[in-house]
Amino acid sequence: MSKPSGHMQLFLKGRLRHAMSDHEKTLLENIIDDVERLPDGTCILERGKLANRSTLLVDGFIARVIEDGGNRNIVGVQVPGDFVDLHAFALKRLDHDVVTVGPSMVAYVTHAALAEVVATEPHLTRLLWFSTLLDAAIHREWILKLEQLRAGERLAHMICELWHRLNFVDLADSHGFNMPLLQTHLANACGTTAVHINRVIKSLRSQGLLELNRGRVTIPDREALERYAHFTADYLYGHGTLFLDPRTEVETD
Amino acid sequence: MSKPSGHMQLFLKGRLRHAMSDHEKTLLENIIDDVERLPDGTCILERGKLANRSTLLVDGFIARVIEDGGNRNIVGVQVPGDFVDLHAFALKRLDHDVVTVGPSMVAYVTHAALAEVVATEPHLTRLLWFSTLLDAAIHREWILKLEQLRAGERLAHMICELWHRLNFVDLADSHGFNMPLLQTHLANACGTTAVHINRVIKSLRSQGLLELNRGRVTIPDREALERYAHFTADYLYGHGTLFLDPRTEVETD
DNA sequence: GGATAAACTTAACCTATGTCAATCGAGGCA
DNA sequence: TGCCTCGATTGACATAGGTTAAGTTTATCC
Repeated sequence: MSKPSGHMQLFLKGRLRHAMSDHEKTLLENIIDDVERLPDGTCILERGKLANRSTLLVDGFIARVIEDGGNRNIVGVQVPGDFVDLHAFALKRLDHDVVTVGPSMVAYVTHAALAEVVATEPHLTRLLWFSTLLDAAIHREWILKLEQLRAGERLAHMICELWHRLNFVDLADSHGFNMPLLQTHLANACGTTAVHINRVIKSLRSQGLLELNRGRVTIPDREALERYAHFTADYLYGHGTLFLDPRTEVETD
Repeated sequence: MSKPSGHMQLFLKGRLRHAMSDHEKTLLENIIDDVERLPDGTCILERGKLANRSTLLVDGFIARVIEDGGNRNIVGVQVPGDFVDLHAFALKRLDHDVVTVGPSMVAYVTHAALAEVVATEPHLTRLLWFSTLLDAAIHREWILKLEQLRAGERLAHMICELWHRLNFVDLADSHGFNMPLLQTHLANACGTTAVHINRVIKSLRSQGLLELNRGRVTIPDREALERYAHFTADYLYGHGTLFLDPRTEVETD
C-alpha cells in the first residue's frame, strides 16, 4: 500500500518507450493505484472473473495459464515491464489465469483511470494498444514454433526469446539470465513432458548450447543457440529490429 | 473502386456489435476507403512492410502466414467480419503475411481515418481494440491446442472453432459450412503434415465425426465433435459465453 | 545433522507422427 | 476424348516423444 514511484520505468522499454512524451510518462506513473509484493503461485486474475483494474509486472515472472481437465498449460510468459493483463481493460474478462512464478512485485492501474487515458490521450492510447499487440505477435511466434520445431528447438527458442525480452529491460547479461521457471514449467510451455524436456536439456547441455540450474540460465554462445532454434528477434519489435524503425514510429500519428 | 455500403455489417457481429451505437456504425461505414475483390493467394499485407491502411474481410477466407526457411506456416485464419490487419494500425509493420485463401472481398480503411476515430471516439476505440484482442485470445487457444492435443483432436478443434466463428456471421448452418482450405492448409495450421492430416481425416470420417470434401465441411454431430476436440467456445467471446455478458459489457466505460 | 519433500535425472518400452514413394481421382484444357 | 496437373489417398518404414517407474540430488525444516 506504499505510494508508488518509478514503477512504470520498464514499460515498453527497448520498444516504443522513446516515443512517449514526458507528460505521458508521468501520467502513467500517476495513475498507478497500488503496488504489491506477491509470493510464488499467486493468481492475479482468474479466467472469467470481471476485472476492474490491470496489472503491470514490476519484478519477477508471470505465466498465462489455461487449465483444462486437470492439466495446467502455460500459453504465455511475462517479464518485468509487461502490462500483463492490460487485455482485460478491453476484454473485461480473460480467457486464462494470470499467475506469478516466483516472488514478484506488481503495480495496479484502475480501468477507470485507463478509460480516462483513452478518452483524452490518443497517442498514449495507441502505445497501450501497441503493447497488447506485442503479446499477440509473441503468441503467433509460439504457434509457429509449436507447429514446426522439435522439442529441443522449441526450448532453445523460448530461452532466446526470454533473453531478448529481459535484455530490453536490462535483466539479461551476455552470459544468460535468472529465471524462476522450473523444468515442469518449461515442458509445459513447450508442449512436451517434464521427462522429455529433461532429455532435451541434457542434450543441449552436452552440445554446449545451454546450461540450466537453480534459477539461472547460462548461454555460452548466444548466436549458436539462436541458429539452433531458428530464432530471429524481429517479432519482438525491439529497437533496431526489422519491424520497429524509430524514425517512422515517432512521426506516425 | 465502387463506393461502398454495408460492408461493415459483419464487424463484431455475434460479439460486441450490439454495444455499438448507430452513430458508431455509420461512422465505420463511412471511413471505408475502398472495396476490392481479390483472387486466391493474394498477399494483402507483407511481413515487415509499412502499412498505412487496414483491411476488413467482407467475404472469403484469409490466412496469417509466417514463412520460415521455405516452409509456409499458417498461424491464424480469419473469416468474414474480421478486421484482419487492424493490428497494423498500432504496430505499423506486421510480423507475418496476410494472404487470401480462395477468392475474397475486402474493404480498406486508412490509418489516418482510424487515428481520427481514436482521437475522437473513445468507446469505439475500445471496441476496435477489443477486436484485436479477440485474435490474441484465439492465438492462445491455438497455443493450448498445439501444446496438449493430438493431431486428430487439433483438427477437430479447428473445425469447431471455424464453425462457431462462421456461425456468428451467419455463414454456418447446422450441418456444417463451406471453406476453401485444402488439406495442406489444415495440416499446416494444425502443426502436422498433409499425409498425417489425411490419415486423421479418414479416421474422423470413419467415426462419423466429420466429412470433408471440395470446400464443404459436414459435421453430423457437432456436440460429439466438440467433445472429441475438448472444445469450449468461451474464448471466442460470443454472446452467451462465459466471458461476454451483454449487460455488463454495455454499461462498462 | 538427519528426515522429508520437491525437483531433477535416467532407463525401458511403446505409440503417434514424420518421411518417402507410389497411386488414384477430378477438373482444366488442347 | 485424352492428356496433364494438382490434390487426395495409401503403404512401409523410421523416429521423436509419451508413459511409467525408479533413482538421485537438492532444499527445507525440526
